[in-house]
Amino acid sequence: MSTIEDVAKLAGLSRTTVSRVINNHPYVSEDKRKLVMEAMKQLGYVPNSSARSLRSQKTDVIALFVPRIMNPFFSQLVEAMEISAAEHGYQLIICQTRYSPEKELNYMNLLKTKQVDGVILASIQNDWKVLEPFLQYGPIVLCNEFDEQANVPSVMLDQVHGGYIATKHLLEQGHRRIAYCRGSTRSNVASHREIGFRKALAEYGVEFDEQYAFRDAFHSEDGRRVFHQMMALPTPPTAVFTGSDEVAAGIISEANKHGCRIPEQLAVVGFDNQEITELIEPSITTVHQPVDKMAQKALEVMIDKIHSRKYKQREIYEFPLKLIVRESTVANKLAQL
Amino acid sequence: MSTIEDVAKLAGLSRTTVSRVINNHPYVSEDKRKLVMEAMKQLGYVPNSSARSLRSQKTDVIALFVPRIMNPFFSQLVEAMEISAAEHGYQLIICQTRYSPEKELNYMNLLKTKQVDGVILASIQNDWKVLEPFLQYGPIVLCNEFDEQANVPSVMLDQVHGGYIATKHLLEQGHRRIAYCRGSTRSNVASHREIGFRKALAEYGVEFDEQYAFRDAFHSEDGRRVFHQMMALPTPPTAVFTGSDEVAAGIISEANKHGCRIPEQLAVVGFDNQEITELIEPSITTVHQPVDKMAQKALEVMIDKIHSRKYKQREIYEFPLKLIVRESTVANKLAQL
DNA sequence: TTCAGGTATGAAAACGATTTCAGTAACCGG
DNA sequence: CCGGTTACTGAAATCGTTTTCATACCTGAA
Repeated sequence: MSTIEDVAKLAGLSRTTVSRVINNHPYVSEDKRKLVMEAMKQLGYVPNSSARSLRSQKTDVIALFVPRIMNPFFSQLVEAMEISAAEHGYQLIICQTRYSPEKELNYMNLLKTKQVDGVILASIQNDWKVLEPFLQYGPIVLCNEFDEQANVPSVMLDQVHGGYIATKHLLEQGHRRIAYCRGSTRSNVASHREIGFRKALAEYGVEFDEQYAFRDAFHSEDGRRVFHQMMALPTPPTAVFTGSDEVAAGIISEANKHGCRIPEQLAVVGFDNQEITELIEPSITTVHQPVDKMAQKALEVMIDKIHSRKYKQREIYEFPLKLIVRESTVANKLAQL
Repeated sequence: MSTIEDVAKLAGLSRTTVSRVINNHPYVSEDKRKLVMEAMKQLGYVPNSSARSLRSQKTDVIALFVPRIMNPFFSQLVEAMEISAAEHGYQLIICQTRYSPEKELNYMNLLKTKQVDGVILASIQNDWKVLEPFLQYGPIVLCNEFDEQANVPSVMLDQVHGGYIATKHLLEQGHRRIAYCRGSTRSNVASHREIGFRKALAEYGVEFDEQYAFRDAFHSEDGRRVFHQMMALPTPPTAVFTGSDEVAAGIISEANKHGCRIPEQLAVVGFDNQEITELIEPSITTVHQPVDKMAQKALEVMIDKIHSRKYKQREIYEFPLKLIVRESTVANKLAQL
């Protein structure tokens, strides 16, 4: 492995000049630049990144925290984030907290040890009070998350509106007994959606009914379970709002199996606009989230913070959500085909 | 930010002793160790990882190359790999080649610049000849990939057998006109499956028919297209083998839409055993791949190579695949419910 | 002619750890 | 009492860059 010293020797120049060439500094004559380039090529020289990081106090690496990757929403987020990072010359380290506060806290040390220039939290497992002290070591940006206490930038989607438009759609279809179905992380993404859900109900003068609320639904299997729980109720709901397409798909799949007609007997609305919404029969009405845009913005904000070094400032960037109507809520949509 | 020097001063000892404590070296008296620990805690000291890497020539970071994360197979691989990495004290940098040889080559510089200790390739876009020179900078391990030329460890699945058992299953169901459907990357995962496919056909005395071969199917949309292409043939196939559950799902979804009964009119077998196989109606017969085991093994092999420093050795670790029969190939499975 | 300022280069310090080397004290068997 | 381990500690070298500082030349304006 050749070092900058080797290059300097071969070119008959000093380390300093070689460094200047590498970093595109001004004040290097064209002929010396050529000499250096030639020497670098001849030796197959590439600067050692540890040495670089040590001296310049930056790593060009960003850590992205997600609960888990398999969740399609987070897959999409990671994919988009990695692309943006690459475009800006950054590498991405993936940290799966698996919903564990301890794991999250442990990964936070990446910031303290200066292994990364910043941390993007697409999931929060600890109280902000616990996380805040890490701000002295580098920037933290929230992505798809929000915390009342957090004095850092937050790039998010308008989840209140998302819950609202989805629910309003069901109300417009004439439904009044609408079940509510979400996961139960400490994240307030779900809580925001619930606010929108309640707001829509209120507008139509419908009361929120706790017996229709299911707050432990994450996966398709949970959807199947919830389907049976709903149907076992004295007066089952005629529609259900879910926090993810997977749960919606689980409900629909189970309904199909048991001869419950969707949407006539039960209208279902999902969330995320994942591929599954168009593969299952009937296709799923859902809320589209501009994940790519959000990821891109979060990364840009992060880079900005890395450079400006002013981390402790609250900024909110919000993107709109869009309802996508498919067959799982509108009967005649099926007939159209 | 406090350094090891600060800790040493506060403890009234030398940097060397502090370093010994950090790295659990022997020959440190119990009382000095206590002093150091106390000083570290008091200062909130954490060693700087760039400095560490520079001196000790290791980063405890591994790069994982995948074409893209959104593909559920690779999501699963990344998830499993990250978990294993964390368990072994390693970080994972994600590199999406997006099927581009240039991007792959570019990411390879992570090895050259010593930003990572090793590279795990879950996808190969360049000729091995192009990749091989990087071996002088660190270990490369193939995961789910295989290359005749490559003189490095390869952790893989028995794709020949996978193609074989899936096809044999269709043949046993009485099918003789079996379509073959795969993606067209340069990866030989697909080619191996094709070998298995042909082997099964040969055993039953059925000839491979090129008109039934579709080699450009990656996503569910492609599945839809292929469905129509198949049905437009003079004598359409009665069964189809696909290289992924998504493609299978696309075919089934489109078949459902057009009143083509699965499996009576067309039997479909997928690959990967993704969640979708149980959500769609009819559920999809598929081939289960032990992705987690493979990821874990690949990581262990990588760590072993990092330590042993003998990279240029061919080793093959192979895991078996398993057929999972569901409704998309066996009619009476439906009746059982 | 002088002086300010832009251009070009290199010597040496700095980044923050680990590793090598050398030295001292304690212990133990002969 | 001596020679040889074993236990413990620290000074200094080292990893490979970037950055600071010093120096020198050249140009053009006063």
